[in-house]
Amino acid sequence: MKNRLEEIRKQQGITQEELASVLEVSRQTIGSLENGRYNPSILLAFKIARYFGMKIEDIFIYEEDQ
Amino acid sequence: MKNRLEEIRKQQGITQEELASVLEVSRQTIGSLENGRYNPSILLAFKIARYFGMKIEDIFIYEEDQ
DNA sequence: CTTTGATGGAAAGTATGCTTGACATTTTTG
DNA sequence: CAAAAATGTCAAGCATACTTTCCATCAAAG
Repeated sequence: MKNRLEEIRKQQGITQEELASVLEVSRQTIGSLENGRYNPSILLAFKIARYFGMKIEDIFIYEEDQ
Repeated sequence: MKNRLEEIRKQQGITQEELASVLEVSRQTIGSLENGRYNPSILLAFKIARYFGMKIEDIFIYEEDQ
């Protein structure tokens, strides 16, 4: 799975720390998502999408197979 | 989080076991999702949505707070 | 050059998603 | 009704999401 999180966050002009704080997760979680170290839970994906006023599919890009 | 998995699966006329097999997860996983014992990973949510030709948001309903 | 703010990333621990296996209960079918 | 199919659910174990703590790097600013 890829995502456009860093791109979208920077468009909004906010830092990883600010986004983390709004979403009530740690800064490392945001950094790890942006750098592809792991995928978000579906709850966090919903929170992120809702915060940016987008659909999950607009931010997270599912790629076939594993 | 709520979901319409059981409803949508039955509309298609397939069993939990058949759906599980197509999605390459266990039957217990499908049963647990339908009965709300836990939420799917985002990868499984994408697989489910793609299988039914729907968006994640059409199947899984996010509810505020925890 | 030194400080400060933003980011990258490792390590260890907790929470949760998912598996296999087993058995009980409900629903369907002959 | 009796057998078979579908579903509910528990337990133990593994994988992964996320946390806290800590340290390093880099850019901007004083």
